[in-house]
Amino acid sequence: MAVRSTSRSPEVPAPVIGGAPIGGALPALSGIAGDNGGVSTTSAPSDARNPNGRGERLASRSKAPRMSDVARLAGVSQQTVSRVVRGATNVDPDIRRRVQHAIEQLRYRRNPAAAALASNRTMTIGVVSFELSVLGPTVALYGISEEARQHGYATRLVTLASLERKDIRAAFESINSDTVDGVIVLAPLLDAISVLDDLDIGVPVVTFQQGSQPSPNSVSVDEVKGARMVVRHLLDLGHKTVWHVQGPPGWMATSARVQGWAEELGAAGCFAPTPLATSDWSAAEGYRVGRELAARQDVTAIFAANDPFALGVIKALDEAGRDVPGDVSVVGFDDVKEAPYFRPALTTVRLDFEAIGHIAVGRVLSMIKEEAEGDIPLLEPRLILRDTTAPPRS
Amino acid sequence: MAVRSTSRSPEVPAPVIGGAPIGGALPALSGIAGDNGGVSTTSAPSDARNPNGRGERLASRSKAPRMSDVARLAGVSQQTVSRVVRGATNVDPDIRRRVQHAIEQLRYRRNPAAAALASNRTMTIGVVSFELSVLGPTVALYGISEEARQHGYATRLVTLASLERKDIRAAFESINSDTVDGVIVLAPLLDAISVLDDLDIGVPVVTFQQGSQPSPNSVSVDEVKGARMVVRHLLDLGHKTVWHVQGPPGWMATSARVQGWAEELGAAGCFAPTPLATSDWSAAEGYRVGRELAARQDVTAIFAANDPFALGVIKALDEAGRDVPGDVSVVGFDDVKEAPYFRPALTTVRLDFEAIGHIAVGRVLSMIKEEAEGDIPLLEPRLILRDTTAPPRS
DNA sequence: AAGGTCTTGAAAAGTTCTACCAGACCCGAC
DNA sequence: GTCGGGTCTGGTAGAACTTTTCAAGACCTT
Repeated sequence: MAVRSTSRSPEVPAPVIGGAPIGGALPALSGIAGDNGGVSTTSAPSDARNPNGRGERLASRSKAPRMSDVARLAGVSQQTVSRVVRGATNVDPDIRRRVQHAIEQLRYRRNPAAAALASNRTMTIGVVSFELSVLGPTVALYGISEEARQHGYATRLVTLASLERKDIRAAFESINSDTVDGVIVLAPLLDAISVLDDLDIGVPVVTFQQGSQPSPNSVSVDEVKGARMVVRHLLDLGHKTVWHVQGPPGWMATSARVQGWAEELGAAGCFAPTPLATSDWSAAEGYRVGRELAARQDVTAIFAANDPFALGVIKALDEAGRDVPGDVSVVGFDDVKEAPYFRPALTTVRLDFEAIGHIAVGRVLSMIKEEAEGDIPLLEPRLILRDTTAPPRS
Repeated sequence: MAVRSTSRSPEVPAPVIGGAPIGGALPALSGIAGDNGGVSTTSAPSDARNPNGRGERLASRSKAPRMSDVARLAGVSQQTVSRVVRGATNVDPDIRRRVQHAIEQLRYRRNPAAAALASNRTMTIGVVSFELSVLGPTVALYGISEEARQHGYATRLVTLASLERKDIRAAFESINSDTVDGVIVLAPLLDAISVLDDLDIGVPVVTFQQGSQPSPNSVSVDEVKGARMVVRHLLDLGHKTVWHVQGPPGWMATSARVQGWAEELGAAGCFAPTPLATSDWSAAEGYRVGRELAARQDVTAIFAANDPFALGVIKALDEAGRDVPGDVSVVGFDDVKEAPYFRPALTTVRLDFEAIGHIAVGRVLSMIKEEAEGDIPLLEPRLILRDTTAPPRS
């Protein structure tokens, strides 16, 4: 929280409590009030406020005070109120205070639709996310929301119902128009990213990608490296090779992790067994392929493409009577919060998804301001050593 | 900001690719076009369209066509275009088609800010959520987003940074204004709900609550019942009593689950040991208190207030050499997706959070339409029996 | 022919921001 | 001491784009 330009909107610090309504202190007030046909800004709102519980809602909406009401009460022009509200600097401190007081009295709040219309800025950032059941995007979403709010931006969420091209397109369409000032895409899927290419979104777009090269408008994690670290670790322990449970097709994370795994294995001159395919990121899939792996006695090290996989794999191994890490070492990816409490505690790779959200927002904002910048550096994954890995039984 | 003034009239985007401008098919067109000073909708713009990749973005924003452009091209009034766009029924099919054609040609899209200003409706639903690390709210959020979109509504997300009253208030403030047509509060916390009471949000509000009574504007799960089911199950197995690892203070889920646990224990005339307190919903906390429980030989059945707790508890038990479910039975709550793959597979209570999202949206929408309705029925939890419970060793 | 219904259009309303202008004030210079 | 120029503050006018309201015209039915 902390920062925030103090200048921003209504919630400016504490304004002068107590004291007579500023009216008396304002020589100009009466004159100006007349100018607008005495629509009585003073009492009307406060009286009509509580007719009954029901009507309340409607009432408060239709008769909301507007800038000119505030201006009249404060004895200034509507334009000056606008300046105060927007946090412009060139307003006399005294006048500013007077206006703020009036704003409070009237319980005035800016009408964002009108502001957006006039300024052509919506002060909101759109987020397109695929599902929310996967750890990464969810945490990143939280990071985005918080960061955006700190900069005075709202967050507009669109979830992708499916991976069919037309649905993806529809999702983007729904955010396309003038509803947002910038977009962050939390859908690290090949299809989603490619749809993006032939779509003309009229505002800055930042994507979240996994395993891609650094670029000015995508924040990505060096997952290839993460995967290599996993394999390296396992090889260092003495395993002859590492089996891989790969993620479902279409996800960038899947290919990045496969790539890193294959690269490191190749660099070490090891045989690379065919990765086991899955259809989603669930523990159920991990369990399914885990049973196949458990049946093979030559499997001593497994790199699961995410933590739930690892959980399922370990369960399958356990049921087959194979000890982890005694007989087989297992490593996950993501470092879910529960990983330390798996039995054994899971060795895995940590990615800072919340940071991804922060960074993405930062970049979108600077793109909006048209500040020049370079590539966003890749985020470094960290290998977290816990108890699911050990040297192979010799 | 760059362009603007130039954006005035002549700027209708690229229409008509190949084929004659539909002018020929429109008897009225020429007359009307003249009426506007022959601003030539046809060619001029297409030239100015692709100056270079950079300008594109800005250009597309400032020179967006508006309804009157469409109207002119289609040879109808702007008002008629509005009707077509809004899907009003009373438009001649022929005219509607003509307008739609024009819309496509110009790539027209409605300006939501202007629409919101004029109609006083924003077509968006606000969601106030506390964190996103807890399973329930996250899944519910997804349900909300999908359901809302299906009804043509967007979702605006505000996350609660902390539980301090002022932060909670700030979050609501930020959504208060005229930015949304309705609000769903996914913060099943005593404080959040109470702040709500003395806040005047000008639109319908639906809350997600746990363990509360049915009401017209809150969708809640009968967690008291869920907790009772857990205890009943454990008692039926022959346990003398059930220990409870309760959630962190302030959460409705915490009190509801405690209440159900105490009620059922009381009804059965059992001694109710003091629940073990926690400070958050993490597995780490479950592990911490789990160690205390593991040290007591008289503990044979544990009801953990959520699944991560259960995971931590089981780990602590395991480390203490106590078998689950042989020595101690453990039941969780929530049924996270991974629960079946815990070892042993976790017996727990399932809540349908996604449904909660759907229901909440449905209710908000009907409140917006001011349709009368009764209480939202409580959602029923389901006890999912798996492998962490067994009769006590006798 | 009168009365209705349906379709279409013209004008006003909704609230804020931007651009531009005018006056006040301050400074040094004449 | 007063004048010119620059700076700062506040004001006026108009633009941003759609929806709503009301009225008029077309066409059909009784």
